[in-house]
Amino acid sequence: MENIEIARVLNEYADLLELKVENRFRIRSYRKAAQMVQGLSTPIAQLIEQGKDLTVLPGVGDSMAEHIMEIFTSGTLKALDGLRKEIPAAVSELMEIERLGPKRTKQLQEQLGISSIKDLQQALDAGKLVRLPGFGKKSIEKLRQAIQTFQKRPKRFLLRDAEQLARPLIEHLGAGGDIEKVEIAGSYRRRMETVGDIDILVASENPESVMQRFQSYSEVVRVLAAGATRGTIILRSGLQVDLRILPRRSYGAALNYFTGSKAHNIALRSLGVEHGLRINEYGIFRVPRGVKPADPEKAEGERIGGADEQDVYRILKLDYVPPELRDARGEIQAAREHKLPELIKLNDIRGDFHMHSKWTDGNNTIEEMVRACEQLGYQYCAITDHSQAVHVAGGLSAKEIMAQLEEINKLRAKIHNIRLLAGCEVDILADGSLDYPDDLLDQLDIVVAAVHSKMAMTKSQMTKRVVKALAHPAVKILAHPTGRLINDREPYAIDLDEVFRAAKVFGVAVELNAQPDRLDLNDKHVQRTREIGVKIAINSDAHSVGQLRFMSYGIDQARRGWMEKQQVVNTMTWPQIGKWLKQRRQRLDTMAGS
DNA sequence: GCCGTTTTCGGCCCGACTGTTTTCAGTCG
Repeated sequence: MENIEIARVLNEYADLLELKVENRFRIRSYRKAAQMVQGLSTPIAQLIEQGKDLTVLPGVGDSMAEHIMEIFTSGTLKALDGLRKEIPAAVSELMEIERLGPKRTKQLQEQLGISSIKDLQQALDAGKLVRLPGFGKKSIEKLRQAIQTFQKRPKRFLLRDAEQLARPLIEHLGAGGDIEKVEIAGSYRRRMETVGDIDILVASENPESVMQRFQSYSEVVRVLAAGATRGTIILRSGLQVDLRILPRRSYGAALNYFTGSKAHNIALRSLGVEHGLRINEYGIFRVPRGVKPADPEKAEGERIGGADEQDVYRILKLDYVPPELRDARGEIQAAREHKLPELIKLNDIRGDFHMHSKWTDGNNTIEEMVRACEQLGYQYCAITDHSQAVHVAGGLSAKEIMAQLEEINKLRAKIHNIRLLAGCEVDILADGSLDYPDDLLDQLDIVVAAVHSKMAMTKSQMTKRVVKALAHPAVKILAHPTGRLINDREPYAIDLDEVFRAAKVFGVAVELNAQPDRLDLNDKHVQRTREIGVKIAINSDAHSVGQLRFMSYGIDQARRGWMEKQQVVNTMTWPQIGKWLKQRRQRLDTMAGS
């Protein structure tokens, strides 16, 4: 049983407890535990098999540990099965509708027998809701709209798409003046692979004008809320955007609060309480405990920070936590003990080992790609077009790749500031063999191996197939190890732990493919590579000159996986890379000889 | 249900917006 499945059961239990309007702190415990389990890079199964005490995990006490054990052994919770009988499955779906929380959902179910969105629609059409206390004319109209919005709701947006939608809106806001500072916070700033909405933070002394301008953006199709300092709109694309406007002196505290994650915020504020501090989006205040200020800005107490985000961490005696780490995965403890990793940065990257040219499905010539890499300041790059099995991408026959090799050799005479490697993204066939004969592969500088077909194998078959390919002496990098396409294709079944261990033994690097819809490996996989100690390569897989810049999305996910540059092969200088390419061969020769 | 630099009980992050309940509950982030 995978961590994500355990988390799913805990979350479902929390959903149903919520509908029973249970103690909200009890519900939060289950959610917190679910989130913790989901963020764990080590499989729970492994901890249990090693006889580890689960209560050492944050947010897990005796009772939660028992629940997790029960889920692990039986696949479910008895208590959950009981609740499922009591509450129909479609009821929890109701809560996904804007404005419907646990209380109103419960009310609808108990008083009108509404237990699905369909029921709700019918009840609305029949005018039944009018009789309910708390449901006025406006509420009912908004509920109608909310159902429509829910039914048309898009999937989560790729980080890159969100960027492209947000940028013009930020420009629109900026053009109106009255803005001292503006930034996008939320999961966008934490660089999550997808975002559900956009959170914009503005420092301004004239919030009315900024809020006006926000609502007047030409892409707005609905205004959900527009208060004095806070507003929410829906864009034509379906993307929801929240705006928060605060004075400059609160900007840092607000940025911290609005960046999240929620769990990270709660942890920080709890820590604040321990220090006798109140932390909110307006600042950090020294406040006598138990005093509830009527006005957060005039809290009885002394303002001791908030203009800059660093204030929050400094005052709590924590090292600064980069946004990418703020997911309650141990970053606060690490910050307290000065053990945060020194995260890899984009300008640590010295080369790119995976890109395509016009020879297959790329848009640019080899020379154009190499020149662009040169412009990026790289010391080396590899052209890795597809091998013959990938017909749809125009994979190269053996003859064609030899011709390409010739072109590359000629090009080398013209190029002096960057090393050009002749490579190939060679297909791993169903039986684990490679798509070209060995004598051809031997002539290439670098071979990137990848699965592109027959993805519906069993987990053990796929794992065997990939591990066999890793053992081939020519292979240097395993590309997009799970094959997933975000919002489009699930990862194929594969035992990544086994793949990582094999890669480590054979001296192969595993790729973090930086295409915005791949990001494969993902952040949690990256964390696992750290634990296992296998090297990774962050590659753009660019199909055009412009896509070389996708590298930054790979860096984002590497940072989210706590990655430091020492473990990333393409941060090495050219001489080191030259050695790395040879090393692998020597290592295999030794293994063969022993 | 969890947890402890006020420790084994009694707290649990904190505030904005909306609609309708004339003083606040519900929802959201």
